[in-house]
Amino acid sequence: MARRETEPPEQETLRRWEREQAQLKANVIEEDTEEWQKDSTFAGLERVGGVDLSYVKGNDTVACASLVVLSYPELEVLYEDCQMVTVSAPYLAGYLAFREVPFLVEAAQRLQEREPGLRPQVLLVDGNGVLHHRGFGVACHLGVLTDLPCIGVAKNLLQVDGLAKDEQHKGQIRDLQMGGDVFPLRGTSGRVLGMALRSYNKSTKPIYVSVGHRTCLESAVRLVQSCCRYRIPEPIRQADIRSREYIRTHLSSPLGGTSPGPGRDNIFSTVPGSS
DNA sequence: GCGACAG
DNA sequence: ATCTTGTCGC
Repeated sequence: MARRETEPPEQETLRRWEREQAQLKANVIEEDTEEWQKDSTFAGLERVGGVDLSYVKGNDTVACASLVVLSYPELEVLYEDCQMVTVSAPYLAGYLAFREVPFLVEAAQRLQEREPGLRPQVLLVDGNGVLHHRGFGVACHLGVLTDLPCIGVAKNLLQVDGLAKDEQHKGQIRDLQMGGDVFPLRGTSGRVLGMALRSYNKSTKPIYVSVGHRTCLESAVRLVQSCCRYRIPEPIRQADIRSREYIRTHLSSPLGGTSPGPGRDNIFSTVPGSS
Protein backbone atom coordinates (compact mmCIF):
# COMPACT_ATOMS: atom_id res chain seq x y z
CA MET A 1 0.00 0.00 0.00
CA ALA A 2 1.16 3.48 -0.76
CA ARG A 3 1.86 5.75 2.14
CA ARG A 4 -0.96 8.18 2.83
CA GLU A 5 0.82 10.23 5.46
CA THR A 6 4.06 12.11 5.15
CA GLU A 7 6.72 11.27 7.69
CA PRO A 8 7.48 13.86 10.38
CA PRO A 9 10.89 15.35 9.60
CA GLU A 10 13.91 14.63 11.75
CA GLN A 11 15.62 17.55 13.44
CA GLU A 12 18.54 16.86 11.17
CA THR A 13 16.29 17.38 8.14
CA LEU A 14 15.12 20.72 9.44
CA ARG A 15 18.68 21.88 9.97
CA ARG A 16 19.55 20.82 6.44
CA TRP A 17 16.54 22.70 5.05
CA GLU A 18 17.52 25.79 7.00
CA ARG A 19 21.03 25.67 5.57
CA GLU A 20 19.58 25.32 2.10
CA GLN A 21 17.31 28.32 2.66
CA ALA A 22 20.22 30.37 3.91
CA GLN A 23 22.31 29.45 0.87
CA LEU A 24 19.62 30.19 -1.70
CA LYS A 25 18.64 33.37 0.11
CA ALA A 26 21.92 34.94 -0.94
CA ASN A 27 20.60 34.96 -4.52
CA VAL A 28 17.36 36.82 -3.88
CA ILE A 29 17.03 40.17 -5.61
CA GLU A 30 14.57 42.50 -3.91
CA GLU A 31 14.48 45.06 -6.67
CA ASP A 32 12.81 45.50 -10.03
CA THR A 33 14.94 43.97 -12.73
CA GLU A 34 12.52 44.23 -15.66
CA GLU A 35 11.75 47.27 -17.76
CA TRP A 36 7.99 46.86 -17.56
CA GLN A 37 8.11 47.06 -13.78
CA LYS A 38 9.28 50.65 -13.96
CA ASP A 39 6.32 51.78 -16.06
CA SER A 40 3.27 52.99 -14.14
CA THR A 41 0.99 51.09 -16.55
CA PHE A 42 3.27 48.04 -16.81
CA ALA A 43 3.68 48.62 -20.54
CA GLY A 44 5.51 45.62 -21.97
CA LEU A 45 3.99 43.15 -19.55
CA GLU A 46 1.99 40.55 -21.48
CA ARG A 47 2.03 37.32 -19.46
CA VAL A 48 1.51 36.72 -15.75
CA GLY A 49 1.78 33.25 -14.25
CA GLY A 50 0.14 31.70 -11.22
CA VAL A 51 0.88 28.47 -9.35
CA ASP A 52 -0.92 26.44 -6.71
CA LEU A 53 -1.30 22.96 -5.25
CA SER A 54 -4.63 21.43 -4.25
CA TYR A 55 -4.77 18.36 -2.06
CA VAL A 56 -6.96 15.30 -2.08
CA LYS A 57 -9.08 15.21 1.03
CA GLY A 58 -8.05 12.66 3.59
CA ASN A 59 -4.73 12.04 1.88
CA ASP A 60 -1.66 13.96 2.85
CA THR A 61 0.44 12.91 -0.11
CA VAL A 62 -1.62 13.14 -3.28
CA ALA A 63 -2.08 16.55 -4.83
CA CYS A 64 -2.49 18.38 -8.10
CA ALA A 65 0.13 20.95 -9.01
CA SER A 66 -1.03 23.61 -11.41
CA LEU A 67 0.64 26.39 -13.37
CA VAL A 68 -1.33 28.82 -15.47
CA VAL A 69 -0.30 31.75 -17.64
CA LEU A 70 -2.67 34.66 -18.15
CA SER A 71 -2.56 37.48 -20.66
CA TYR A 72 -2.03 40.96 -19.27
CA PRO A 73 -3.92 43.13 -18.77
CA GLU A 74 -6.86 41.06 -20.05
CA LEU A 75 -6.24 38.22 -17.58
CA GLU A 76 -7.37 35.52 -20.03
CA VAL A 77 -5.90 32.05 -19.56
CA LEU A 78 -3.30 31.35 -22.27
CA TYR A 79 -1.81 28.17 -20.81
CA GLU A 80 -2.74 25.62 -18.20
CA ASP A 81 -0.83 22.67 -16.78
CA CYS A 82 -2.24 20.31 -14.16
CA GLN A 83 -0.17 17.39 -12.90
CA MET A 84 -0.99 14.82 -10.24
CA VAL A 85 1.93 14.53 -7.83
CA THR A 86 2.93 12.66 -4.70
CA VAL A 87 4.35 14.98 -2.09
CA SER A 88 6.91 13.62 0.34
CA ALA A 89 7.41 16.45 2.83
CA PRO A 90 4.83 17.26 5.49
CA TYR A 91 3.38 20.71 5.88
CA LEU A 92 5.33 22.76 8.39
CA ALA A 93 5.02 26.52 8.71
CA GLY A 94 8.34 27.95 7.59
CA TYR A 95 9.18 25.00 5.35
CA LEU A 96 6.33 25.06 2.86
CA ALA A 97 8.71 25.30 -0.08
CA PHE A 98 10.17 21.88 0.56
CA ARG A 99 6.71 20.41 0.18
CA GLU A 100 5.54 22.26 -2.93
CA VAL A 101 8.38 23.86 -4.84
CA PRO A 102 9.78 20.73 -6.51
CA PHE A 103 6.54 20.25 -8.43
CA LEU A 104 6.29 23.89 -9.38
CA VAL A 105 9.81 23.83 -10.77
CA GLU A 106 8.85 20.79 -12.85
CA ALA A 107 5.78 22.60 -14.14
CA ALA A 108 7.95 25.55 -15.14
CA GLN A 109 10.30 23.18 -16.96
CA ARG A 110 7.42 21.57 -18.87
CA LEU A 111 6.26 25.01 -19.93
CA GLN A 112 9.73 25.88 -21.13
CA GLU A 113 9.84 22.72 -23.24
CA ARG A 114 6.33 22.91 -24.65
CA GLU A 115 5.66 26.60 -25.07
CA PRO A 116 8.76 28.67 -24.42
CA GLY A 117 6.99 31.62 -25.99
CA LEU A 118 4.43 31.57 -23.18
CA ARG A 119 6.96 31.85 -20.38
CA PRO A 120 5.45 34.21 -17.79
CA GLN A 121 7.25 37.48 -17.10
CA VAL A 122 6.28 37.30 -13.46
CA LEU A 123 4.85 34.57 -11.25
CA LEU A 124 2.34 34.97 -8.44
CA VAL A 125 2.87 32.37 -5.74
CA ASP A 126 0.43 31.11 -3.12
CA GLY A 127 2.35 31.86 0.10
CA ASN A 128 4.93 34.35 1.32
CA GLY A 129 8.18 35.72 0.00
CA VAL A 130 10.49 37.53 2.42
CA LEU A 131 7.65 37.66 4.96
CA HIS A 132 9.03 34.51 6.53
CA HIS A 133 10.77 33.22 9.64
CA ARG A 134 14.13 33.32 7.92
CA GLY A 135 13.28 35.79 5.19
CA PHE A 136 13.00 33.09 2.54
CA GLY A 137 9.47 31.91 1.87
CA VAL A 138 8.17 29.78 -0.97
CA ALA A 139 7.96 32.73 -3.38
CA CYS A 140 11.66 33.49 -2.88
CA HIS A 141 12.55 29.83 -3.14
CA LEU A 142 10.70 29.32 -6.41
CA GLY A 143 12.02 32.61 -7.74
CA VAL A 144 15.64 31.72 -7.15
CA LEU A 145 15.28 28.22 -8.59
CA THR A 146 13.53 29.41 -11.76
CA ASP A 147 15.16 32.84 -11.97
CA LEU A 148 11.70 34.29 -12.59
CA PRO A 149 10.36 37.43 -10.94
CA CYS A 150 8.09 36.11 -8.18
CA ILE A 151 5.60 37.68 -5.79
CA GLY A 152 4.27 36.07 -2.62
CA VAL A 153 0.54 36.33 -1.98
CA ALA A 154 -0.73 34.87 1.31
CA LYS A 155 -4.33 34.68 2.44
CA ASN A 156 -3.35 34.69 6.09
CA LEU A 157 -0.77 36.61 8.07
CA LEU A 158 2.31 34.67 9.01
CA GLN A 159 3.15 36.01 12.45
CA VAL A 160 6.89 36.52 12.38
CA ASP A 161 9.23 39.25 13.59
CA GLY A 162 6.66 40.56 16.04
CA LEU A 163 3.82 40.77 13.52
CA ALA A 164 0.54 39.64 15.09
CA LYS A 165 -3.18 39.64 14.58
CA ASP A 166 -3.59 41.95 17.54
CA GLU A 167 -5.93 44.88 18.03
CA GLN A 168 -3.49 47.17 16.33
CA HIS A 169 -3.51 44.98 13.25
CA LYS A 170 -7.28 44.59 13.28
CA GLY A 171 -7.64 48.33 13.52
CA GLN A 172 -5.44 48.83 10.49
CA ILE A 173 -7.59 46.36 8.59
CA ARG A 174 -10.72 48.25 9.55
CA ASP A 175 -9.15 51.39 8.19
CA LEU A 176 -8.75 49.94 4.72
CA GLN A 177 -11.53 51.79 2.94
CA MET A 178 -11.51 50.50 -0.63
CA GLY A 179 -9.82 48.13 -3.03
CA GLY A 180 -6.20 49.14 -3.44
CA ASP A 181 -5.77 50.42 0.10
CA VAL A 182 -2.73 49.05 1.91
CA PHE A 183 -0.74 49.26 5.08
CA PRO A 184 2.84 48.17 5.64
CA LEU A 185 3.81 45.14 7.72
CA ARG A 186 6.67 46.41 9.77
CA GLY A 187 8.34 43.87 12.00
CA THR A 188 9.96 44.48 15.35
CA SER A 189 13.23 44.66 13.49
CA GLY A 190 11.92 47.81 11.86
CA ARG A 191 11.92 46.25 8.45
CA VAL A 192 8.83 46.32 6.20
CA LEU A 193 8.32 42.67 5.33
CA GLY A 194 5.26 43.09 3.17
CA MET A 195 1.97 44.89 2.66
CA ALA A 196 -1.57 44.08 3.67
CA LEU A 197 -3.76 44.82 0.66
CA ARG A 198 -7.51 45.19 0.41
CA SER A 199 -7.59 43.53 -2.99
CA TYR A 200 -11.03 44.66 -4.04
CA ASN A 201 -13.98 46.62 -2.73
CA LYS A 202 -16.19 43.76 -1.65
CA SER A 203 -13.64 42.04 0.54
CA THR A 204 -12.84 43.18 4.05
CA LYS A 205 -10.15 40.61 4.65
CA PRO A 206 -6.87 41.69 3.11
CA ILE A 207 -4.26 39.59 1.36
CA TYR A 208 -0.60 39.76 2.31
CA VAL A 209 1.85 40.63 -0.45
CA SER A 210 5.60 40.24 -0.12
CA VAL A 211 8.63 40.25 -2.37
CA GLY A 212 9.68 36.90 -3.78
CA HIS A 213 12.39 37.64 -6.32
CA ARG A 214 13.36 40.30 -8.86
CA THR A 215 10.80 42.84 -7.72
CA CYS A 216 10.45 45.58 -5.16
CA LEU A 217 7.53 45.59 -2.77
CA GLU A 218 5.90 48.63 -4.34
CA SER A 219 5.64 47.25 -7.85
CA ALA A 220 4.69 43.84 -6.46
CA VAL A 221 1.69 45.32 -4.68
CA ARG A 222 0.76 47.39 -7.71
CA LEU A 223 0.85 44.35 -9.97
CA VAL A 224 -1.11 42.13 -7.62
CA GLN A 225 -3.79 44.74 -7.27
CA SER A 226 -4.06 45.10 -11.03
CA CYS A 227 -4.67 41.34 -11.24
CA CYS A 228 -7.55 41.26 -8.75
CA ARG A 229 -11.07 40.72 -10.03
CA TYR A 230 -11.89 39.07 -6.73
CA ARG A 231 -9.98 38.79 -3.46
CA ILE A 232 -7.45 36.35 -4.81
CA PRO A 233 -5.44 37.62 -7.79
CA GLU A 234 -6.65 35.97 -10.97
CA PRO A 235 -3.51 33.97 -11.83
CA ILE A 236 -3.50 32.20 -8.45
CA ARG A 237 -7.27 31.94 -8.42
CA GLN A 238 -7.26 30.22 -11.82
CA ALA A 239 -4.48 27.86 -10.78
CA ASP A 240 -6.48 27.01 -7.66
CA ILE A 241 -9.76 26.50 -9.50
CA ARG A 242 -8.17 24.33 -12.16
CA SER A 243 -6.15 22.15 -9.81
CA ARG A 244 -9.22 21.49 -7.66
CA GLU A 245 -11.37 20.76 -10.67
CA TYR A 246 -8.70 18.43 -11.99
CA ILE A 247 -8.78 16.45 -8.75
CA ARG A 248 -12.56 16.42 -8.74
CA THR A 249 -12.82 14.94 -12.22
CA HIS A 250 -9.93 12.52 -11.90
CA LEU A 251 -10.55 11.03 -8.45
CA SER A 252 -14.28 11.05 -8.02
CA SER A 253 -14.60 7.76 -6.22
CA PRO A 254 -17.67 7.78 -3.90
CA LEU A 255 -15.83 7.01 -0.67
CA GLY A 256 -13.12 9.57 -1.09
CA GLY A 257 -10.56 6.90 -1.83
CA THR A 258 -7.87 7.36 -4.39
CA SER A 259 -8.66 5.31 -7.45
CA PRO A 260 -6.11 5.94 -10.14
CA GLY A 261 -8.18 5.06 -13.14
CA PRO A 262 -6.79 4.69 -16.65
CA GLY A 263 -6.56 8.27 -17.76
CA ARG A 264 -4.10 11.03 -18.33
CA ASP A 265 -2.51 12.19 -15.10
CA ASN A 266 -1.51 15.42 -16.74
CA ILE A 267 -3.10 17.99 -18.98
CA PHE A 268 -1.71 21.05 -20.58
CA SER A 269 -3.39 23.27 -23.06
CA THR A 270 -2.85 26.46 -24.92
CA VAL A 271 -5.72 28.79 -25.59
CA PRO A 272 -5.62 30.13 -29.15
CA GLY A 273 -6.80 33.61 -29.95
CA SER A 274 -4.67 36.37 -28.56
CA SER A 275 -1.05 36.31 -29.54
C1' DG B 1 -1.49 23.94 29.96
C1' DC B 2 -1.79 27.49 26.16
C1' DG B 3 -1.08 29.52 21.84
C1' DA B 4 0.62 29.44 17.10
C1' DC B 5 0.34 27.16 12.75
C1' DA B 6 1.99 30.59 4.77
C1' DG B 7 -0.36 25.93 2.42
C1' DA C 1 -4.94 22.57 2.57
C1' DT C 2 -9.85 20.36 3.68
C1' DC C 3 -14.41 19.73 6.21
C1' DT C 4 -19.50 22.10 3.27
C1' DT C 5 -25.49 24.30 1.03
C1' DG C 6 -28.01 27.33 0.94
C1' DT C 7 -28.65 31.99 0.96
C1' DC C 8 -28.65 37.08 0.73
C1' DG C 9 -27.67 40.76 -2.45
C1' DC C 10 -26.62 43.23 -6.92
